[in-house]
Amino acid sequence: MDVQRQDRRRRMEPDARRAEILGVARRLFGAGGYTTVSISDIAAEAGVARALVNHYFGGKRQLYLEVVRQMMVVPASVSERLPPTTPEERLSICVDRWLEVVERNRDMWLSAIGLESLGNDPEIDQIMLEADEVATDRILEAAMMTDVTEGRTKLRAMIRAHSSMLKAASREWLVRGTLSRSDLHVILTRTVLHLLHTVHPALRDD
Amino acid sequence: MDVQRQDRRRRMEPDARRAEILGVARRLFGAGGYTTVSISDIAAEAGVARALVNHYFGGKRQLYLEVVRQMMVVPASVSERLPPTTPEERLSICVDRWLEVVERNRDMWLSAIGLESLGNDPEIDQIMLEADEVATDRILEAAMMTDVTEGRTKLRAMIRAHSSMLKAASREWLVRGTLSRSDLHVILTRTVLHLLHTVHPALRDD
DNA sequence: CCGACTCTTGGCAGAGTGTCAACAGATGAA
DNA sequence: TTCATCTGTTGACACTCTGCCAAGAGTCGG
Repeated sequence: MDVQRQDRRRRMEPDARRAEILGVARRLFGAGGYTTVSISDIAAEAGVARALVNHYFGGKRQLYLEVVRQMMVVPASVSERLPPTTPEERLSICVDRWLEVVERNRDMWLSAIGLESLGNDPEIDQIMLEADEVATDRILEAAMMTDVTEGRTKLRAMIRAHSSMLKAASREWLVRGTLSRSDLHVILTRTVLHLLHTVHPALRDD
Repeated sequence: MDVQRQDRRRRMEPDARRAEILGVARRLFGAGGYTTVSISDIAAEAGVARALVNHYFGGKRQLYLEVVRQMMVVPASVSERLPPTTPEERLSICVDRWLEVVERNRDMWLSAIGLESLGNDPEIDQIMLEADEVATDRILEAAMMTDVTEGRTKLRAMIRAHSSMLKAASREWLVRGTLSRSDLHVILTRTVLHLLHTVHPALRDD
């Protein structure tokens, strides 16, 4: 049980140690909430003194931010090597790949989404904002609308809003089981196309 | 400055005292995060001993739950006295009223949205879930689809997902200013109609 | 005027967090 | 090999926050 610390003091490369602690933190924060999990828990699980966690990450909050940041990264593979056909088909493939990723890393992804926004936290908001920005780029790329300038700001805002629906719909699928994967595929693809091709042109540009 | 406690001990009706503390808690939790705000802060602001907060609400967590519950109430006025015309028009009015409410209580509403989900918290999830359920009923009522039985579960799931987009889009409007109120009206009305009339029939019922 | 009720308080114990000087493992020079 | 230096690592201290409880004090009925 406590064989985890046979040698009291094993010295490691800073990068390795940091990665090890971060891994434990990711797992524990994923399972429990922010207040539930203590630095002591993380340190114990990593077989390390509590102060070392502070040494590497500064504080609990910063460690948490680091975990969130790593979890919210949108895999680039989702929008890579798309066939140069229609936006419809490209978006369909994109959505499908994304659902594949989510299904594979189910627990981890749900944790990241569940983590989202602990109170009104400007730093967390910043992280989410950057993640959404990346996701928006992926969508626009898939829809072959990278060089649209007309109402670009509103376009991106709409896609960010849509990505919020995407998260909620994914929760419906994975947690509540009210929607199937194919349902999600239909819903997400159609709504994003509807937004891009029908709703967006209907907005008066000011 | 500290004239707030001229008489050291003023006795109040339990209901009044409880309401007073809850009001302060709502304000402080709205401004800062869950961990940032301490019971001491709330007690001090309310001009009361810290232990009294525990006496009335049991613990910090339960007080927080109470605040969230009270904030997420969807005003019933949004879907009241709608004209018996088309679903399009009824939903349009519904959305408009909703935007009116949000605009009027801007700060308060933003706080409520920012509050949601403190880590993976089943009780908070439960509260949000009930709130979403009520909101869904309002939408279905406005769309005159209260008695639809075909794929009812999926229909409700889609509307819940849509309400998530509604929140995100509202943030874009109020916080970032990337969308105008009329933009929101167009986006929300069209997408919800698209979901109900086009996407929903396209889902294979299993 | 006084006793009972209960609203209200100060203080205690336990837990979590941040910080720092000091210890110890690793590396290079003599 | 032996020693000095560097730095990863630790235990301990001080502080804050939370939950709890007995005791104090305001209010009402007899």
